[in-house]
Amino acid sequence: MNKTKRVTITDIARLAGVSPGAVSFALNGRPGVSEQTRKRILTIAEEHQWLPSSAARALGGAGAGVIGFAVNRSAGTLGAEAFFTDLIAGVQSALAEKRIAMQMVLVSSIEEEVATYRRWHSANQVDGVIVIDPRDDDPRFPVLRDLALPAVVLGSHASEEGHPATIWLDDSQVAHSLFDYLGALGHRSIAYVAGPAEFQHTRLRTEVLAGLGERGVRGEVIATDFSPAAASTAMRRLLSRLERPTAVVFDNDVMAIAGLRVAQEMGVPVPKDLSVASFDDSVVAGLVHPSITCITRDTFGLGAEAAAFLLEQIDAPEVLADRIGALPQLTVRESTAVPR
Amino acid sequence: MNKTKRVTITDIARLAGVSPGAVSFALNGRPGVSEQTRKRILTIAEEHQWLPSSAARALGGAGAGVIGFAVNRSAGTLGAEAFFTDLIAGVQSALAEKRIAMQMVLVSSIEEEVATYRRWHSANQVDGVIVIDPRDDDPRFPVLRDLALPAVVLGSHASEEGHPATIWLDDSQVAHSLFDYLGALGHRSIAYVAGPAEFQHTRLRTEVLAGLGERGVRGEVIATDFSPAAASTAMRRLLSRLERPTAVVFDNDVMAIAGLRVAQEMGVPVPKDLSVASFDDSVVAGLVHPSITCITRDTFGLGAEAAAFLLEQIDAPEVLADRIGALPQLTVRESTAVPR
DNA sequence: GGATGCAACTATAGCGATTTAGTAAAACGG
DNA sequence: CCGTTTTACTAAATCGCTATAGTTGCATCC
Repeated sequence: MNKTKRVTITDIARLAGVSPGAVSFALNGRPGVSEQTRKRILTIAEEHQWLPSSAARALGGAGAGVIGFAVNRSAGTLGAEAFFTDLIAGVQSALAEKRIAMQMVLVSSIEEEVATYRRWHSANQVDGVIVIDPRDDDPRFPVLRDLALPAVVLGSHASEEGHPATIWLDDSQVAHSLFDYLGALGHRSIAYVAGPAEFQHTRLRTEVLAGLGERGVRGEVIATDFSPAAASTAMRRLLSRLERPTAVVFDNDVMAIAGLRVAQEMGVPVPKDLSVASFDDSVVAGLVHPSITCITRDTFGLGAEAAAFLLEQIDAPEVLADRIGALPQLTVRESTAVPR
Repeated sequence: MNKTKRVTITDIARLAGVSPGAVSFALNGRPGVSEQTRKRILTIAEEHQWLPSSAARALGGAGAGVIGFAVNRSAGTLGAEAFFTDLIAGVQSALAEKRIAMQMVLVSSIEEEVATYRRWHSANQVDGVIVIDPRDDDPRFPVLRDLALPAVVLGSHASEEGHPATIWLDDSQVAHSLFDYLGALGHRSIAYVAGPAEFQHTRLRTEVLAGLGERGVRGEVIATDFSPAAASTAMRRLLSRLERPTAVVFDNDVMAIAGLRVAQEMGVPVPKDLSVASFDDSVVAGLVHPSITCITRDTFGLGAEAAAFLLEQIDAPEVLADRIGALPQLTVRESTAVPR
């Protein structure tokens, strides 16, 4: 593929009859050229559709104008979770007006994720990164600090000392608002069909459910891989028992919909004999019949907030103070009711 | 944010006691250094975690190692369509092993999209782009050709002369497989709740439906903005008439689910009194009750194919021949049946 | 044994921007 | 009116890497 010659600052300089340095001054609005010359240069640059080479700028030490997002999920599960699309859309909305792009890669392990950060840093390819799914003793944080790569973490945990700026998602509060609601309705046996146990939010939610024990609520956790198939299996097992739970809570909406279908197939009326709820909302959760009671989080807003926070963080000399993300709301719909 | 000093090729050269040029030869596997020296240099580079600066490489004329995807959708609707997430996931799967990143931006008009391509080209920021939603007399194609920016188009139209390489999605065949199926079941009055009329696939599907007229099928098209609310409204209107259609086809799965709910609310049994189908599949479409008959496209595979094709195109000296995307399949589920 | 060739390097220019140091001319001040 | 400051520039170095033109030392060959 033969490349068209690009218009460079030298071309503009030649056309304007000045030195490249003068053109740089003019284009970046800094002193060193007369107003008259500046206008002339700007006009010529405009006419020839000059645009700066981000490669050259990056080489010179300037920012790349790109933020990075390394997602540690299999390509298959990415599509299943509405969370990502919403988050990305939100990030984009905050970046679009600033002419900043988002670069995204899928990684298959946390080691690969760390390697990606190193590569991005060495190449000066991104100015900062968004990190999700924080863990205890997260190996990514020391690396990010060593690289001095600005980062914003989204997670259900306050950032510890030396960790990047974090937007804290108060997952225990979230868990309370849903489990307490079910408890208040009168449910005394609640099953929680969760994701993998290593996720912080899974652990937090599990703790909250266990905490309801003292109020006479029997909680039960089933770990899955987030797939609808695993949710169906779990639901089928739960409903085949003599002692059925009266409420089942799923970690996300797709799993809840899968669970709902199993209940219908097995002739268990929802919400009459069984309440169903989800920790994740989506458009579809409100459209199925019965519509599903969910924790509604403004994921789009969260993405926008994260991106804005990251841009601040990139400009700031120090690690900024943590923030608290907008508190998710409980959206009560048709799938939950007082147990029989 | 103070930056850590990066390890450069010069550092490695100093440590190995050779010139930077020799290091470059060694690292890129080209002749000019002895095997012994090459090994020594590679070891040192490894030890010091040297990684090439893509900015410097790009400046030197090499590729950026990034492909671009400008999406002309509002941030809000991005999340609603599973298509994008699946496509992006597929693209990523094809890029990941090649260490190539995808850069994505949202644009709000085709002009802005063109401007983005110009910017990307001037900055040598991306090596190629994926283009979706082709139009007649598409203004993007001449620009891409002028810039000699490699591109792959995904669309329901053969590429015309001078257009970028295209993966052709045979939408009229797709439309046939669904509408013909409904016709064969015995439906004689079919409503098609479509997206905006300017999309080529909307037009093609509309034409196919109209073509069924000669076989005694009365078709009807309702244009919407792809939103579930619009789908609900359309469905409510259709079912309030004296002469109801016996089948309603939606452009995507979320709309179909919204329509399904309206039918249930209005007491119209699906599929007994009304068949419902969708031109877009998703996990959820198979999980709702009744599950929805859909055209199932391997969007993930399409994304992977598009990315692979684009990489080929980037390496190729000329515009490659068009390809035909994998043919979507009709997935018959519970929501369609013989009309009463 | 001197010309030739080859291997294994080094030196250097260049990519496109920024940035600092340097310079000439104009403006200013006492 | 001469010294100083300011203005408006130019020249040159720099970023990290690649590529091309040299430059050695050593083996080869008639």
